[in-house]
Amino acid sequence: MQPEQAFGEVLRELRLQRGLSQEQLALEAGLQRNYVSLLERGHNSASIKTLFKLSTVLGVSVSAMIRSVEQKTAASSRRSQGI
Amino acid sequence: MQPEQAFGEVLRELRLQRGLSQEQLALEAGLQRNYVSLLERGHNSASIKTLFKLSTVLGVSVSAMIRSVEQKTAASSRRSQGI
DNA sequence: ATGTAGACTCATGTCGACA
DNA sequence: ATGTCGACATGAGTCTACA
Repeated sequence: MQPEQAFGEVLRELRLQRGLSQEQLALEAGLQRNYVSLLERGHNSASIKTLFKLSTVLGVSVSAMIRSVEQKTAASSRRSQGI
Repeated sequence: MQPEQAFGEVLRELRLQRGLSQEQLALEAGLQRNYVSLLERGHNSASIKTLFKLSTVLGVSVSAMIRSVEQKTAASSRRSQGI
């Protein structure tokens, strides 16, 4: 799995866990609503600045978000290699 | 301290610890040499894709790099507040 | 509430060259 | 080996609108 796809999944999971809509998340993070949509579907790869904005609203550290992303990509990598 | 400045410091520290030149790091990461220079001096804020490229060459996880960045920014924040 | 589209601005990132 | 410059291409992110 590509990192931007994994990041999108992590972002959506965290957002739903907090009961936020894309609109609410975007508003509080100072981003566009449709841009959050792009990120969640892995169509755009966020910059480090955007990561910090989103993580603040989601109440989680950027490193924790990235750790989840790494776990997803690593798991997918193992799966593709049949391990 | 701004996150991009903190990231630049972390990047330079990791690179020097491994005895790499900016040229070698850039070549192995598939980036431009002068762009690594910009990142280390905090003039540009890397995207998540670039983070993954660099961390692979440096042999460290992205989340570990970001954790160092967070520690630097948090330490500087405490310092500016006199805590 | 979400996905998609176009048009747009500006930052990211490339490339070649020079101190 | 690094910093800097200019020109350039691409991608991030905005804004408005429609399904």
